[in-house]
Amino acid sequence: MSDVSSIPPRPGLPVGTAAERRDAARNRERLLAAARELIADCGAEGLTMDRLAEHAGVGKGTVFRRFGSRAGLMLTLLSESEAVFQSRFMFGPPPLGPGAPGLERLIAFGVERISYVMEFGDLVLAAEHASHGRFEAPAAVLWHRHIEILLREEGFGSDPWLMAWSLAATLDPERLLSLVKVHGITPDRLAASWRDLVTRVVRGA
Amino acid sequence: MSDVSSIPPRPGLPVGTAAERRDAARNRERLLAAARELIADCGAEGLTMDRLAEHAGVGKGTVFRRFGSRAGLMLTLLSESEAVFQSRFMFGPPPLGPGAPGLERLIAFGVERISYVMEFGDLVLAAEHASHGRFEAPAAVLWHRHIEILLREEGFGSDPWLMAWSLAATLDPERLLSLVKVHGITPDRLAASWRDLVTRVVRGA
DNA sequence: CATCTAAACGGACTACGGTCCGCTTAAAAT
DNA sequence: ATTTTAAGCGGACCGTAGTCCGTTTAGATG
Repeated sequence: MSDVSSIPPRPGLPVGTAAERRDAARNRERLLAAARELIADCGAEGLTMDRLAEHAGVGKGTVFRRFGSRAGLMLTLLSESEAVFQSRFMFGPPPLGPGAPGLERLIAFGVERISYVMEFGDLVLAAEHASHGRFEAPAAVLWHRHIEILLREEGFGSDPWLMAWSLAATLDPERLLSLVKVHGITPDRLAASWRDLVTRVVRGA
Repeated sequence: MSDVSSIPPRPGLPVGTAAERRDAARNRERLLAAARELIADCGAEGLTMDRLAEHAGVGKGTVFRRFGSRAGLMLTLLSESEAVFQSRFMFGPPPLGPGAPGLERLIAFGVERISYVMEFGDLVLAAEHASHGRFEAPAAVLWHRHIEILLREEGFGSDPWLMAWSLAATLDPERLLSLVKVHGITPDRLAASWRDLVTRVVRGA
């Protein structure tokens, strides 16, 4: 009978899964290291699953066994910074975290999200691409819910759930990146427009 | 010396291009017919370029010579209904066309767009997918401009161009289809939320 | 230590979008 | 009618994501 409490924690993996074998853990580390290296060298678009497998010295099947898909790999690479972002708007200091009025939190949320996309843009894009249910990803669901709650807090009456979706659409990474990279819009201007949008939506009650 | 005026019109092709050879025209018709047939049978996702080539009895290279890419093919298939939609909101009767106040036209535009996506959803999706500059497609540019003009007409002062992008984001086909197909939202509810959104944005001056 | 088994592994294989290039042919010019 | 030439054509070929299945091995059991 094995002692469950002796199983070492494996950050990033769902709880309740059987313990990871040594070789599996080693290969996961190898793969993540190789992936970060390749992205640093060739950018996120330059990372192919074949190259990753070769670079990490494992078979291709192993890559897919670990991460399920390319999008899954990108998600894993992002998970740390995502977690930081999430904890900041859920538990951090105002105006992003609790303590400030809903409208200010909404504004801060959009501004932070824009910064986040500017920093990890291509990775986020790669994580969303090919993932058919991109709107059902746990992180996306969390944002929608967050926005919805803030809307309700501000007394938004009519269909706050759907309005949260509309507002989230404005923060879509692909759109933001297109605006910045193709049209040369500055992040500041994006932030100003977001502030304007949410203010009108909330005040227009 | 050839008489330019004797060249027969080729709907859907850019003007200023050299006349199409007979065999090319014949193959284009074959391909479009085969494409519509395949889509009717297997849905838009079931249409692959290889199958299309085989089904139409032409080589694969011919398919790509005609349409450039899968997205280009889908765009061609949509072009007729797109043109109808465009002419309706640009030249048609109010409230969609000119003659009604800007806000009413905005509301009508969103409602019509939602209907359009409900009707041609998967085709629109296939036309956007894999096309890297989906926001720079001629049709998309036209909508943005249309929304922007209506905003200005309503006296929207601060950055109407960017606000038009935000509003257009709400009407993104992928999002709309996900809401309807995954979350079971009715088109009516989408339309109501759109009305609410644009009203708040315009009135909130 | 020997045995056993389920997890992990690897790389050949498929499906797909897209490119390339040598051959064919419509149709213009003579 | 013959010649000429550029548009059109076909399908082999490439890179990529993702699957399959026979083989290997970590690590638990006795």
